This record gives sequence, C-alpha cells and structure tokens, in this order.
Amino acid sequence: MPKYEEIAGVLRQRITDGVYPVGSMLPTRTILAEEFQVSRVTVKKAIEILTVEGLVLSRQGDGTKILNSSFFDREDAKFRLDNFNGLSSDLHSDDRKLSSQVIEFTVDFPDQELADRLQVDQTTPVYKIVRLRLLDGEPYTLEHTYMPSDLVPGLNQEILEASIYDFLLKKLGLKFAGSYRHITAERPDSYDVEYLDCKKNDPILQIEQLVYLKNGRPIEYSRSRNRYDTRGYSLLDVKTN
Amino acid sequence: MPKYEEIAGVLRQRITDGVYPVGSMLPTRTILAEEFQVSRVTVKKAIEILTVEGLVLSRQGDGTKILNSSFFDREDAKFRLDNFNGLSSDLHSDDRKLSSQVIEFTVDFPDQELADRLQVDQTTPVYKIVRLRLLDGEPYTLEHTYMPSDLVPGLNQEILEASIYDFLLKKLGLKFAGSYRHITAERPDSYDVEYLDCKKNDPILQIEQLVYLKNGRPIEYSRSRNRYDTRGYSLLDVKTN
DNA sequence: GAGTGGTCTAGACCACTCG
DNA sequence: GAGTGGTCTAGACCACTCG
Repeated sequence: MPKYEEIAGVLRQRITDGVYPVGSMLPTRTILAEEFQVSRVTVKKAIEILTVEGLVLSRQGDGTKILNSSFFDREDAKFRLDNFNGLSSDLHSDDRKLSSQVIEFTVDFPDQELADRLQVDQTTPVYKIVRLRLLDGEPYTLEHTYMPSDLVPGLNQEILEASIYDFLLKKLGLKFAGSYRHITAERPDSYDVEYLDCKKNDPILQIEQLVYLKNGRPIEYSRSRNRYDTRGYSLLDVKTN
Repeated sequence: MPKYEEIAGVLRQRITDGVYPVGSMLPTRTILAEEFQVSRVTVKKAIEILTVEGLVLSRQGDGTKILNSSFFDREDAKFRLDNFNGLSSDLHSDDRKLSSQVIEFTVDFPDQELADRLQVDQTTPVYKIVRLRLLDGEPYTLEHTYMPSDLVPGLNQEILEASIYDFLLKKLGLKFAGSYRHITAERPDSYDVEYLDCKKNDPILQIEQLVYLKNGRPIEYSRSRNRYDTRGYSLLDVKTN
C-alpha cells in the first residue's frame, strides 16, 4: 500500500475519532510531512483522497478544514452511487440483516446486445442471475445480473446467497477499474410486483450498471430495481484542483 | 490555467479528432513529457484527468489505452450525475432547444430545515424559484430551487429564463467546490401533473441537490423532478489509484 | 508580510506486463 | 530484459487569504 493511502487512513481515523474536530483546521502540509516523515507532495495526495470523500476542504492561502460529514450520516444517504463494492459493503455499518434469495440462476449464450455490452462473442456462455435482496426479511432490491462465465469460474448458489463481490475480490482476486451507471425511474414489471411486493403503480428506481476490471474487460452487466419507498442513492461530487 | 489542464485539453482534442485512434496506445509519459517540455509527473496529472473522464485506461507495465467513449454517445447518457454545471451545459451539444418557464419566483425567510441546509440563519432571505424546463417546447424537468439572497444579488426573471449557472459563474464570478446529490423515484405531486403533463401514476425521477462554493458556503438547494420517460442520469466511476 | 495550499521539476526507484 | 506506468523526494516558485 502506498504511503499516501496509509497517511489518508490515519488522518481519516483521527477525524472520525475527533482528534481533529469538525470545523477545525488540519495541521499544515509542512507539519504533517514532518510528522509522517514524507514529502509535502505525498501529504497532498493523502489529503486529496479525503477531499474526494468529502471529509475536508482545502483552500489556497487559508488551510484545510474538517467538514462535518453529516450527509452520509443521514439514513437515506447510506447508498452511494460513486462506488460499486456491492450491497454488502454499503450495509456493513448497518444493524439490519441482509439476505439474498436466488430466484434464477442459469447460463446461456448471450444475444447480440448483451454480447456487445459484455464485450464477448455470442459463443461465450453468460450467467444470468436474478436475486432478491432482503433487509431484515423485507424485500428491498431485485437484481438482474449477467456475467461472462469465463471470468467467474466456480460461481454457485451458495456464493449467490452470500456476496458475489466478496467472491470476485477475495477468492478470484479480480480488480475493478470502475463502473458506468445509468439511473432511471420506471414502472414496475411483473417481477417487481411479485418479488418486491410493490403495488402496480409504485415507481421503481432502477440502476443499470456495467462494471469493468483493471484489464479493461466488463465483468458485470446488471439492472438493480429498488422499491421507491425503501431506497435512494447518494453521490458526492468534488472538484479537486 | 495549470499546465496539466492545458495538456489534458490537447490530448482530449487529439482523441476526439482521431489523432490517437480508439484502441491504440497513447504515447508514453516520457515521450509526451518531451513533446510538451514538462516533467513526467505533469503528464501523469493530465492523463489522470482523462482517466476520470473515461477516455483512457492506464495499466502499469503496459501503457495507456484510448477507450471508446461510447457510453456518453448514447442518447440516454447525455445527463451526467458527476458534474453540476446546469442543464444548459449538459445540452450544449444537443440540437434541441432548451427554454425555461418561470412558475414561481419569490423571496422569503427560510424555515428551520432550509436554513440548516443552506447554512444561513432564519433572518437571511432566501429565493424560492420554481422553473419548468422545456425541450423543443415539451415539458421536461420541474426544478424547485432555493438560494440565499445575499450570495446572489441581482437575480431577476430574465436570468431565470436564460441560465442561472451562467449568471453565477460569469457575472458573479462564483466558484463551485462540489455538490451532494440524492436520487430517488417518487410519486408525482399536483405540480408534476400540472406542469410536466404526466399522468397520475407516472413515476418521477427526483434529484435532490446541494451545491457548495469554494469558500464552503452552500449556494443552492434544489429538487429537480423529471418525467420518467424523458430523462435518465449517467455516471462514470473510475478508480484512479 | 507571513503563512497557507497549488504547481512543477529532475531524478530516483519500484511494480508490473510483455515477449 | 526492456519498457511501461506508479510512487516518492527535496526543493523551487506561485497564488491566495488573512490580519
């Protein structure tokens, strides 16, 4: 792990512990550089990470201020659009219990559109997974997921009921490069009515998602359909310069 | 403008012009550093900008590849959640004509909740603006916007019918630090039915937004309500490491 | 004027991919 | 082994905010 990430971790901890109270100023780059025995540029990279996370705000000529991070303390701000580590990780600080019910788990050749999206040819088998995610037993999100089978050997029902992302990251050692997401409001379809237990006219919040690996290959195409009354997504956008 | 932004601009232009074709490799940092007569670190900062924009992908040991940017060529991917320069700027490359109809423009003291959000006290007058945005005359988005009046002197009907953001950036010289957004699906209210011309059971895609200035003060709280069949939002999330 | 963060350099070394 | 991008440094200078 690079030094700047380590330092970012230490500073983040100090902020959450109140060592640097909200509203106060972070020590200057020079002082932090001395403390951690690194160059000022390295400290700056660490602070940049915290800036993107919305924890601090730097102003040239003034200093770096600890922000109150009340946004993401809000109950409705638990789910962030600007990361994609799976539902389990979003909920790790939640008391509620996440479970998964596998509704469909098949493998098939993709049609042209799906093959294009996953950048495979039509002879590569693709997993199709439909999972209902429940929170404390209440229906929450219905996920339609497609993954190229050659990238995910050994996928099985047990994994689907736990966490796919844990499997990809820890067991297969895959590394994500990023994701593309598209958010819309939709009318419910028959799946939604049946599994999300929503009424015929309840709106659905859909997140369509393509996730990429470091090597450039798409690992997942999915549509995540959420009950409108149980879930919203949040997003922080920070200009860094 | 810093050198790395200038260089990013030149490289971006070359990519869109096809000087560096999709799928090919960008020249190495060393070569680009020589060409632009800067250090390799400066070239890296420029390439980082393009990475976040999804134009290139760097792999250690390999090189930097030009990606096809087909995502944001998609018609439905015009609106990005990861910037906040206003609707006018999202549509600048669109043939359709954006117009604005001012439905409400008043000023009043804020209630406690709004005062908290905008970080003003309840004695500071706050503008309340309701605007219907139309595309080629078709109702599109209904925006409920609140702004502290002391930050936006001289706001008037004429500006509201053109572009608020142009006024803030160019006339008032304000600088944005970032924004916080929260996305939900909602049932339509009476405003939506009346102005967006949507049916009683059509879903609404709502973007709730707080925009901050560089000095840390919130400049805007707004709710943007979109017809579900005319608009979705896109988002690119790239790990930079 | 003093002190802050922002930019930039030249050079060193490391981690990684590829043939 | 050759070549790539990633990290890090010490130091210089600039732009900005504040009192």
